[in-house]
Amino acid sequence: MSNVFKALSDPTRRRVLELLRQKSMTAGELAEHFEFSKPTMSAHFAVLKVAGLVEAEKQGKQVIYRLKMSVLEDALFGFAKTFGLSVQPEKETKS
Amino acid sequence: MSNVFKALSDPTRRRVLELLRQKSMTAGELAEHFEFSKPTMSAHFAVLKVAGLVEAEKQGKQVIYRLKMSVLEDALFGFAKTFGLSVQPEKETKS
DNA sequence: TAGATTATTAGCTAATTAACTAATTGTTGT
DNA sequence: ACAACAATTAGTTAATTAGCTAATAATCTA
Repeated sequence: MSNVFKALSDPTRRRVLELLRQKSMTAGELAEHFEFSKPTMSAHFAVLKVAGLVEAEKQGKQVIYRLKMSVLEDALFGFAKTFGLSVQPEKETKS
Repeated sequence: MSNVFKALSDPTRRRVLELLRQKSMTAGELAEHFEFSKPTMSAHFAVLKVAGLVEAEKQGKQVIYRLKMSVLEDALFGFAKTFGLSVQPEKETKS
């Protein structure tokens, strides 16, 4: 739980999660969206991985990162429940 | 937003919020629930205050802390929305 | 006014964080 | 085998964090 909130406490990492929500991406592809050095971004990815919020799959020389939505959901849910709040998938909006 | 998640990333502070959810309390009353020194607890309160999650009211020599539930709710909501999740007050359970 | 009480501030330490550059690892293509 | 590429690790730095004790501030009460 602490690891999840720690991970979410940095805006860069929150943005990474948002990007991954759109689609899974390689480390390099993700890094292109930011001005930080690649090693710095790699460290951010590691924090997200420790928190369980993303998973990494090596494909050739690249590493594909995927958002683990259920972990994010469960973490928010578990915390929110303590405060009498519920977290649920939003109702669909018409496209 | 970062300040809120930063505040929530520490288990002691999360516990403080839970306690305040039951009822508002003075700094000393809160501190009794923990083994840390009072200055350490005071620092935790300050972090929560900066995040806007609690408010402090001085009453005589004591300081009463109150949970600002709406701030917590809005922060979770704002974040969750980005990921297609909704946060709402839970349905009442029968007492 | 002096003492007791409540809480915070000051000042310290050890550990962690977020950033960088340089070096390394692992994989692909020639 | 070697060069190029993708990503991470190593090593450094400055800033922040979470804990402590001691000191201070503010308020009450005898």
